[in-house]
Amino acid sequence: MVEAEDLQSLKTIALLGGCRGPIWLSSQSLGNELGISPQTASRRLIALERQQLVIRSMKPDGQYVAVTREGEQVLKREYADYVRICNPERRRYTLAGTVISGLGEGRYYMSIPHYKEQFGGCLGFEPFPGTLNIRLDAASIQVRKQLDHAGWIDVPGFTADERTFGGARVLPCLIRGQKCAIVEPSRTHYPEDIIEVIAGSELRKALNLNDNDTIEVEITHD
Amino acid sequence: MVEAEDLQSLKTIALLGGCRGPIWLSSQSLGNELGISPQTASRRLIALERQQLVIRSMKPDGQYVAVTREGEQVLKREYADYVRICNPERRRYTLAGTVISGLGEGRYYMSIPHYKEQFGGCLGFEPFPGTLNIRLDAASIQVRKQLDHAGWIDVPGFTADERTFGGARVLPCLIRGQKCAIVEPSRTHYPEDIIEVIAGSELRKALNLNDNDTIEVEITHD
DNA sequence: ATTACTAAAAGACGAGTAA
DNA sequence: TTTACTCGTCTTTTAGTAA
Repeated sequence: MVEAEDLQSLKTIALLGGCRGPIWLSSQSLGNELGISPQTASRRLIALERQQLVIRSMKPDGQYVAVTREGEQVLKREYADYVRICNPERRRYTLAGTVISGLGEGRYYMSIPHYKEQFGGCLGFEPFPGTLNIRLDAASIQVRKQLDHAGWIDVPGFTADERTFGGARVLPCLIRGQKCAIVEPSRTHYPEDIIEVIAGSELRKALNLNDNDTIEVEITHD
Repeated sequence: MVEAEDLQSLKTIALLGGCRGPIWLSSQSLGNELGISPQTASRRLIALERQQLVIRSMKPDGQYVAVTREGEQVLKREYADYVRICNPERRRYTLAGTVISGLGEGRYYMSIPHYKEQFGGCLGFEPFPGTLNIRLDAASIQVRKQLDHAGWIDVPGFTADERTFGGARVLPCLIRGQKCAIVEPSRTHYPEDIIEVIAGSELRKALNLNDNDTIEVEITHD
């Protein structure tokens, strides 16, 4: 757990742009931002570095400070808390887009027994070996970003046959009343305008979907 | 400025539901949440009450604590900071909806010289005396919520002829290339699915718009 | 100008206690 | 059980100093 004061300092550094790259920062300037003495600011920076929440490179006229990956995660967690506090009335979200052809990766992964089991266990249906790929419209891309801190279920990765299989996360949803779930690999960065959906049956056939058909995905949570 | 530790306590109370109504909370339970002694937790609660960030009502078996309006504002400000940190790549937002008839209030307000002047000054065009009302679709309502912490310009209220005119805020945007702005009264609560847009000319005529026409509003900022 | 140390002052912490 | 006080201890802060 990060202390309240360290969090305050980290947030200030992030607001100054410390997440995007190293920023010039003296103990004095940080002290002014926080209303504390430069000595204390200096100690705060040392403490943040010890916890590996920032990295520093010293220069004669100050230091350059950047927020680390871990520091960003701390901030993201904090952000998620405030989202919960400030947006409690999030009921129904709707993502709209068009059906597109995937690359067949989804089918490959969903054919691996371990994944199938894991997904089945937390979703309540045995996933059909294949995914429905949807290209989101502009507005839905924004909605999807909001959903980043929603009720995703984590599915850990595993190792088998000397290969490592990455983790993923799933978000239960509905398409035309059909129970399904959005799947997203944990590690790799996915294009923000595309989602992959799994279900208990082949959605394309069950709902008579073809490429370029428009479609709505409903997410309810909290 | 609220101290880091007080903010931490306030946030914890809010996460426990303190924004929605009074919650039962003992010094012990708050202490457990925060990893501090009940004595310190008690002192924190007293401090929060002194700053009027929470109100307490004592009971023999504990106390009921609720976050005040001021406390909520502190949390909202914090939330806005984290939005700035975590969503820096907000480029283009699109709100989609249908044109509807307003109640003519917009026309009334935009006919008041003081407002006309104020809006004109910060927007770069002299507003046509009338507003275009748009009913947003479901996805756009969510996008609009994200825009809550975007580049709004505040227009203060004023008093004239023994009447008080409330403040408003405007957000510059584009409709089919036309420079315009979303207007929102500061005080009153506006329905979340409707926006009012002002422009330098009468948008209905300039863009040949009729009721129920679908329309997109683009917002670019940061 | 910086950073970061030391040492004195200030303040916070938690055990004990009373109500 | 509570809250909230006092008080001894310990931590944090800041002034002063050196590099």
